[in-house]
Amino acid sequence: MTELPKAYDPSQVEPKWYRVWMEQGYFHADAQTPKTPFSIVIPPPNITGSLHMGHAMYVIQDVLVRWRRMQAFNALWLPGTDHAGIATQLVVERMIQREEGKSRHELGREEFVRRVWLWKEKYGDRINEQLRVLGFSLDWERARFTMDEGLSRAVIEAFVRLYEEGLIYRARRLINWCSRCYTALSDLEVEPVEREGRLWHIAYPVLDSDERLVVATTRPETLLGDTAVAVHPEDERFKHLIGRKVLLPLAQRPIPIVADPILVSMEFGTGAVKVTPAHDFNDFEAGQRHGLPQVSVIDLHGRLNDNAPEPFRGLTVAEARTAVLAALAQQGLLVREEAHRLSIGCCQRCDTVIEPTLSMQWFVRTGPLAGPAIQAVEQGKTRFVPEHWTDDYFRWMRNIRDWCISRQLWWGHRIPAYYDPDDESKVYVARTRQEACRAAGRDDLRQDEDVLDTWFSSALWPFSTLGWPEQTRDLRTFYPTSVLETGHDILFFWVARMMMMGLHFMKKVPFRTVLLHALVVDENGEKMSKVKGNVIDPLHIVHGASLDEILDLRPGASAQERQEALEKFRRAFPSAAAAYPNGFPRQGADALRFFLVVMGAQGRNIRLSIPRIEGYRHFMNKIWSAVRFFLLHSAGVDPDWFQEALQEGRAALTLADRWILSRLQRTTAEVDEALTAFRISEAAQALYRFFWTELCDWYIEMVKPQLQPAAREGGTPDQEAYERQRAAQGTLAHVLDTVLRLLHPFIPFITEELWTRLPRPTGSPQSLMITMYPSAQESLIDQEAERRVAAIQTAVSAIRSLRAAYRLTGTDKPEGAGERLRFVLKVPDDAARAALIQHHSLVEWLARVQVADIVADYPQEGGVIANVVEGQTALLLGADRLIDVPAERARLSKEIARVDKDLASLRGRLENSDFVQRAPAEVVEQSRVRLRELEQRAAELREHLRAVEAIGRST
RNA sequence: GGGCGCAUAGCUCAGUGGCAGAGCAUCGGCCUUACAAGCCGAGGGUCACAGGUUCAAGCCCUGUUGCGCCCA
Repeated sequence: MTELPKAYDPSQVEPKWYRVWMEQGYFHADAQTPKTPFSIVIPPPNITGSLHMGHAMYVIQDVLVRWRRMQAFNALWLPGTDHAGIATQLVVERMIQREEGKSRHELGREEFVRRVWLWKEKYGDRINEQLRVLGFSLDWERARFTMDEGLSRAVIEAFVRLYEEGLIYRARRLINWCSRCYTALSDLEVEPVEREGRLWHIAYPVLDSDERLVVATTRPETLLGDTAVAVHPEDERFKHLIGRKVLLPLAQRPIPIVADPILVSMEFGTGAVKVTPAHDFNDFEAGQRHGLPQVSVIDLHGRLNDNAPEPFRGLTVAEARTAVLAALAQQGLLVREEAHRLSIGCCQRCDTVIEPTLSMQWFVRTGPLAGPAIQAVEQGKTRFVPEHWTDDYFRWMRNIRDWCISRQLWWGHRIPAYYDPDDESKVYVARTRQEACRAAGRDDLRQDEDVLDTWFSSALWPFSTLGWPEQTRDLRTFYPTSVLETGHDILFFWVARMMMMGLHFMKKVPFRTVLLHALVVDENGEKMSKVKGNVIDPLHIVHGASLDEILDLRPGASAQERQEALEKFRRAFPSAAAAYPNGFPRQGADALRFFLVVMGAQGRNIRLSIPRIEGYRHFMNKIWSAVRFFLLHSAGVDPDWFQEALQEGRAALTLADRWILSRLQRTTAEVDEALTAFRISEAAQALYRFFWTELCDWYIEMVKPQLQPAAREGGTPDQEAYERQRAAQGTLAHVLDTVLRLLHPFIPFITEELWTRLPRPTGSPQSLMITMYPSAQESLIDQEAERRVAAIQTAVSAIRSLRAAYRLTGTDKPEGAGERLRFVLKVPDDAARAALIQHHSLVEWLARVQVADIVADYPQEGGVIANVVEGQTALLLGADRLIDVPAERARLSKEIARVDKDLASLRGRLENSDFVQRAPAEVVEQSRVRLRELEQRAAELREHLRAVEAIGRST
């Protein structure tokens, strides 16, 4: 057995093991085994994406999959990527522009799409390689891509079926239009942004009257497309005008004054609203109510069209606003202008202001699909964790609007609709062109130019990836999937739509549990975004990174750009920037994983804290070092013997051994319970606590003497010491084996590396990954051992605390020159005293003292200065050791005050007859016990205080 | 405007009506034969504010303030 290096170095461990796991095929799930399936489909990352913290959160999926796989489930975690229509098209477009100076239009559609595929072949797998760095146990043999052949077939199949069922239709509707991306967007892709705007009051002359009706608007340029002015029917100011007409300024068109209680709020602005059905969603609906015409004045490029009066044609929206306001002012129709905060819809992808525009698009009729999706959750067939997302889901589903699915892009699934070239209203939706032509009876049909929203294919993901529309074995085995784990930011975009499509096409929910994790945000709690410059690349944390790498400057960035990036970084991550002025150190994948899992407590954003990740790197090192300690003391260990002896109760277990085995069972049970309930961070925290505090700080310290090679007396082996050594070695080997298995789903790399170095029972597997996940053994829970060790811990802590308080150092060498400190322990509780007497050598070892005596009451004489802990007293013999009488007096006085305060409130409670009568008996009893303890403690403290004062007087 | 969430130690966060906790940071002491990326010890709290329910409230209810998110 080779000795472990002193410190853990993840770079020597992580890549190696991922390769081994892949080569051994451990990630691959077999659809044919009789084992119970457990399946998760990955939220497919965009092919343009590079790893961000959202992807790193997939660690939660990995924990679940590795855990279930070790529990002998047939665990499948299915990977894949998304073609990401707009994002990918933009990336490739920009690349071609940069490299060849050509636009996509110059290349032509066919060539451009070919180029995107080339780009995908070259770069599309980068994100997957990055996922491997984090150790994710994905079944790569099943990896899918939303544009691959099978998934494309699924998309066409779904579209055609929905069309045939009347659930997809084509219509001229008001849609969200991004003039820069030059495409329609769904409601979800529009992000409301708060901005400082203005509210202009504009006078519309009333026809055949001297009156002017003043409207208030934030968008004066759309006035040219107004087809009415609306007022509230109850508004006394305007009642007399309803039914009359105004002359639309600039356009010089008469338009009606209508009464509309929905559109108009009497309190807002002037109480009169211009109505522009072709450029505003609320106005569109009002237009429908009043049968108003729709006059579109802005074209798809964001410029005013020929419906606008001559002088404004061809102007951009911004230019038109200026021009319109100037013209109104000139005519004296601009009444006033005030500041007004408003929220503007912007393109999620490029920030361009979205223009609601009338356009012919394809829509999914969502109403009939939403019904079953709501019911399934109501009936508990799918449940959300944390539960409160259920309400958001219902709210959205119940108010769902039809989904605009056509996109004016070249990269994506082309809509399988074909038009009669002579009559566009004749449309043939079919699986193939041939089929459409057959239906049309001619072969010169023109296919729809548009592609489908990327989320349309994503909505089919849980079953299209398993082979649908074919009824494959995978589909039968793994659908419905067990868990869908993702960020709550795509609850509507993706989760809700998968629910609708899954139920519609498969007649079963796509997943049983939806687990929604928190977002990873910066130190100020702000969402990470490129614009804010507060994005941290997870790989920079895993591998370490220079400051320039962290700042992510584009090649050839100027000094000023660097400075700006640096300032953004410092603002977003003040503590990280201060701690690591020259870049991040290597933390390793396991440390990052553990951080994300622990911090991913439900319902709260995760503030990325690199110092905290470093804390978990220290934990990795602690694990490393503990195993190293064991290996240094493992000579002659025999796991086969120990396992057998343990099961048969033959191992000569000491108190320490029995205690740690008992604690291990409790931890195992806690982990199991937490994971089952998806409280994953609790499981991780339980393991952290167990490993560091119980295993390292107490158990290993307790058994160090036990692990020394068996002493010999008079030349003969000390058989008892030998047995104890074997027991400690066996126990430690067993506990490490078990805890490494428990930890493996969380931190797969280091656990695998260490586990394979442990001596193992014969016939154990080659890899930790394929061992069984531990379950608690009731028979090893030992309450008596736990009580005894608790008594020892209390005594040891009391002694250590007292020693530290009086700087009683330098005499604690195991075999030092000086005499050891001698204590008398006063322990009134019989059971605890008996335990301490029996195990006094443990106390002496752990506290590095000599215990002269353990008594029930004070000895009659002796310098008496002590530390009092609950009913126990650690006595220091030899008052001359006490250096600082005033300090001790102060300490004791403070302690007495604290106890008195607790006593007062406790007495008050017990004197309250309501409490005694109404509180549960055990709570009352508990309080009485506690009162007695405190009274005793107070008395002892006072006694000590008198003793201290006596010393003070005598010296 | 509507809805939801959060507010606990300097920082990041647990705490599911019954004795306010952890990690990090701070301070003091230790290179104790696994780990100084460590060990031992200590200090640090008006549980945002104001009411209410209860024998008992960090926890339940109402309101206020501040922050964040979602929907319009």
